[in-house]
Amino acid sequence: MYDVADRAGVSIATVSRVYRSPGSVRSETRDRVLKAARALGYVPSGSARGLASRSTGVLGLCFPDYADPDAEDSPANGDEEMLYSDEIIRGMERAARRRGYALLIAASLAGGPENLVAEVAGRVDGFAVLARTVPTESLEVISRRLPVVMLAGPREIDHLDHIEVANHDGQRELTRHLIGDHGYRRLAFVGGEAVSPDAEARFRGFRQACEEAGVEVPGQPDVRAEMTQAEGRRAAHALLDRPGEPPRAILFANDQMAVGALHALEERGTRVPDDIAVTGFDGIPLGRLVRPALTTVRQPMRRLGEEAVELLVQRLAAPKREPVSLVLPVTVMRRASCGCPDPQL
Amino acid sequence: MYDVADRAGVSIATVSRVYRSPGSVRSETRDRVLKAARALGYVPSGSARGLASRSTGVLGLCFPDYADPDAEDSPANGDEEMLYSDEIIRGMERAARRRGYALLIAASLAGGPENLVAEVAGRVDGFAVLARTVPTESLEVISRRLPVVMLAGPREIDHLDHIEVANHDGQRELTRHLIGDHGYRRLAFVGGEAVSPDAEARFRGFRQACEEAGVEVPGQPDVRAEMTQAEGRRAAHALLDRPGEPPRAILFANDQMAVGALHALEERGTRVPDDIAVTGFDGIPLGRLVRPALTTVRQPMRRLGEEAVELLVQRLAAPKREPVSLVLPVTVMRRASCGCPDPQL
DNA sequence: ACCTACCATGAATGCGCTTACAGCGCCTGG
DNA sequence: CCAGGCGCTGTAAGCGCATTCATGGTAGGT
Repeated sequence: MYDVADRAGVSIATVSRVYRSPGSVRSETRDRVLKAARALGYVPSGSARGLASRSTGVLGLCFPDYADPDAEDSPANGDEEMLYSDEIIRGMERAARRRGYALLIAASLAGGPENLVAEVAGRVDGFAVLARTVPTESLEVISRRLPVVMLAGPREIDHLDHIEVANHDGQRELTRHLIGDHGYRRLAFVGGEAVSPDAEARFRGFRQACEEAGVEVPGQPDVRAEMTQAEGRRAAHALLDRPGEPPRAILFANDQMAVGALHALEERGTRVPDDIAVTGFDGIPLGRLVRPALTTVRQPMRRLGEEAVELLVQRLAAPKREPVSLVLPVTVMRRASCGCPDPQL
Repeated sequence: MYDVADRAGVSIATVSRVYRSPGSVRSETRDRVLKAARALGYVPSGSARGLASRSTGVLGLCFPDYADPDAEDSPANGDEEMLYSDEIIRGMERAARRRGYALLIAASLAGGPENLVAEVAGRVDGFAVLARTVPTESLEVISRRLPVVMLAGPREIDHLDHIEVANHDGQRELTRHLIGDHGYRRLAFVGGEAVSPDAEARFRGFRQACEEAGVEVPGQPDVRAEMTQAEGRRAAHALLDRPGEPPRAILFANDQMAVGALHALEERGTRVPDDIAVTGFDGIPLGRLVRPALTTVRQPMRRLGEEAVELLVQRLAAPKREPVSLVLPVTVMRRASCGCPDPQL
């Protein structure tokens, strides 16, 4: 900057103004500065600017690592892994750009999440955290210095902004569809581990729909599992091995389990949806690939990212506004696995 | 930091050392500092650190915007848009984290790409650029101050590190498969616009395979099109409306066109692969969703991102090493559209 | 012709940190 | 017993920029 100022015959203050508030510099002077900058290959230092202006122009996103960082880049595991983070990243990037911010992303490494978040926090004006990525205490401390918004999952710290999706309502609507439109009444629900607030909310939605329809309501999920494909498969077998009449439909707390169950049912020669209907929750791309295509509840992850940016921007503008908690609507995707006609591609 | 130093009864230099080189501080002192930091909710400033240390610990990625930022978040257009950028981002993030860097991403806005790259450049230690995202002249200037690696596409500036995929070899191998394994000899190639170096390289690979097999070699692609679905569909119709015997197989320079062609052929009642085989290039997820599933050449986009980070890290370590140009291997994905048995999910 | 208001610019300060460099106390070998 | 070395810490000088305040010049008002 000093060199540019020299070459243009102005002071560094003027060079700064050319970039910060072009309008306040005479156009002739401005052109001279710009020309000098180009000639010298001047690239303004973000660090210096950040230090002097006390703001970085960057928003951040911390998310759990979606996969083993040392995993092979095998052709096979391409889309399956396209999990939420990618969509959230996309949504945030887009919204951030619209707002004039860049986006800094960092997955939490198994090694030291504490460091991770400190690294990010020091470089951004505010950031979003996917649930359970960062220890609550770290967040507690950091959120005293800059805006943080929690994404999905429970609102661990109540003075933070928070966005979640309509787990309860989505599962209720899906259940209503199974009962009301398909006439299924022997329903089984496969939940997640009891500590997962999302899975619990979904179960409550399921219960409510059952109650409303006068269908027998279980106090607990029929099975609890770890929300992976393998566990879903196991859960399906367990459910069908139980004595008595098998369920007419199995609702899984997420898509991964439902896909596993599809495999299990195929192994047993049980037809889906003719013998048993299967549904999931999330709307992962894999759900469209499997046959029958998986009926599920789609979470608007991209929008989640966009709303996160909006919340951050708003809080930056009004730091002591009341904390906000948004609930984003979800969409029931009726596909073949519940008995609906498969919409051909 | 001053407050932390005060509270711990040390100088700010010692506080700094606690974070930069913990080993050089007596452990008792270190604990005192850490305790004070925690009590005060100290979050080190990335800007200040960056300014003082002349390095940011951040790598960047500039890519073209994959979609209209104002597009609806409709459930339908979910996976189709899962383009390269997401996979590259994923690869870079993972590799960067392994190397101790964070990742800053920014899509080029139609508005001002020039600004964009300057914004990014000032905040990072080095960055990767997807081909044709940034005007060459801007890159020229910026690459004088910090490492830049060009991703995919031609090597526009020859003193930059550069990574591309094996367009030529991949298309050659795919063509050999069609000729050698399936016995097709009437082949048509639908290329991109002449300015696309990727598409041209693919065409050359096609030609070479034809020559080697003694199959008639066209000097130019049978059709040139814009590499979109709509154009692919148009191209397929055009090809089949030509007088004379229709081709036994059509090779498209990318998946998008091939998918469009699949629709066109369905419209005409032409069976794929029985009447005509179809192939693409890229390995987009949509290619697995369509029926018949699209035989194609898969680009290792995630690895592209990882290699980009490695190159940046290496150049940071050895700024005046010779520029490197990597060619990543691709994988032929044999699916149903060429006549191979469809691997069931 | 003089004062005020305003515009364009320069001088100077400090943002929060890293990093020589220097200093202090202590230990070692000669 | 002293020179030299080592381990730990403090001092101080910036890093490259934004920004406040002061300054000179110019136009408008009276």
